[in-house]
Amino acid sequence: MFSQHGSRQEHTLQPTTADADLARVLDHTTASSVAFYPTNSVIYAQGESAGPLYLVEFGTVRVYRISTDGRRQITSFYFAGEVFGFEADPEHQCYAESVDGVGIRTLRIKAGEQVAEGLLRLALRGIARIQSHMLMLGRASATARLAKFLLDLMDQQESDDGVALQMQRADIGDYLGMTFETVSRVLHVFKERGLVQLPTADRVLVPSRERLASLCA
Amino acid sequence: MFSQHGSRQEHTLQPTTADADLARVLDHTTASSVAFYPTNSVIYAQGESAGPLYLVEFGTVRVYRISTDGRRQITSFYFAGEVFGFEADPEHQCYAESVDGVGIRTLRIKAGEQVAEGLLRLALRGIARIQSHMLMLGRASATARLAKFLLDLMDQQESDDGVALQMQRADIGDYLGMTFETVSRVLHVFKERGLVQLPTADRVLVPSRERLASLCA
DNA sequence: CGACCAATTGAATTGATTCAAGGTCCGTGG
DNA sequence: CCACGGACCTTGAATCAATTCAATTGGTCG
Repeated sequence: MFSQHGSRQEHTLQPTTADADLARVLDHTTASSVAFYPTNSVIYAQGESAGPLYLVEFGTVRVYRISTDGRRQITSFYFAGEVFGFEADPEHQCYAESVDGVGIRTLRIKAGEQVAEGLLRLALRGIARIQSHMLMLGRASATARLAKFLLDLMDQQESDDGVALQMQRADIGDYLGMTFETVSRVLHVFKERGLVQLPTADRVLVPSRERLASLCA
Repeated sequence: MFSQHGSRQEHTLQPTTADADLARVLDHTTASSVAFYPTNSVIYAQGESAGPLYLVEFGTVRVYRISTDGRRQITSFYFAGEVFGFEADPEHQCYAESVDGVGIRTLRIKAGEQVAEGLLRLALRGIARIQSHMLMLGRASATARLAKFLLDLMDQQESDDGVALQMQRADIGDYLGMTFETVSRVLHVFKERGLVQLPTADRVLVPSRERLASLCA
């Protein structure tokens, strides 16, 4: 259906899901035209001055930080219809890059204060998501993390039989706090147990959502 | 200076640090009088309806989630002058409890929209903090995590020679994503290496901030 | 075909956990 | 005043999950 690293130039103007908060924010911001970022290009870097927000039109974005010892922690992936780029400081604390071909609109705030409540709600959603992720990073086993990741992707892609992995193993590892070898091994175990099929490296078929979900404990 | 689990009834009306965003929020909210929560009491529970924000007047608060398998992840500690209780959903997703004796004001939003921008900024600060924490949970060793934790506490307490650990080992462990035994062991290693002294279990003296900081890599 | 990058698989190692046993501190009651 | 109990902390030994390092396979593209 989708080429693995293909650049999908087409896009829709409206986000994938109806969203009151997003709509409100769009009403009070000036949206740029869609800029295209090829695979692995930088959207913004740590230290750059922050300002506009970013709306994903299509594709996948990874936002990450680098620790002092050079390790990368991906804090979140963003997909079509999602907004990222919230910053507490005048400078970006994170890097944002395209995972595959990505289309982005920048949103610049026009009016006064009426946007803030919408923005606040969008930001709060981000917090909730990050907190869930933190819960996993702190405690869950590699098995549980990967199972949860696949289930989240199924929700995001609104699929009940499998997911497309736009990102490579190293990205998944850096998101879940494990090495890419471990990602590979755990996927292998899932396959052996009949929990998933891997027709290609970037496609995961999930015969039973429930059985996979039972590993998240 | 402070009794370990003592209940400090006195409080100041102004937060510990001058803070424009907080001041702005206070201007547009109705603050309750200070409620006192003894050690280990519940401030709010997961599933309760969210609404007001909470301003810590004195003491230490832990906010945590419980994973499906019963493990606890403390997402953040909050100290005097800090605001917590931001929620994306109408229901609390987290538990909030007092670590020691805590004084709390609830803040209810009065006016229309002008608060939102201040709230937004406070919330964004929360995001930044949580993201840093996530960076640690994903990758850092137990040694690095604990060193960072102690340094953060030194900043928070504005001390350059040590910290008071209001929370017990299990709390620290659940915050840093390790067992309380590991917390204890790593502290022991720090002591052996002369990085810290432990006159009592709840007091850590740090002779050289720099040497401790060198472990955070 | 050959080069390159991603993914897989294997073997040894390590860091942290688990389970278990002591030790310390503190408040309570004899 | 001291003995007792309970909560918290420390320490030890065995285990285990995940990493590291290394080799191999698979896929893609010029």
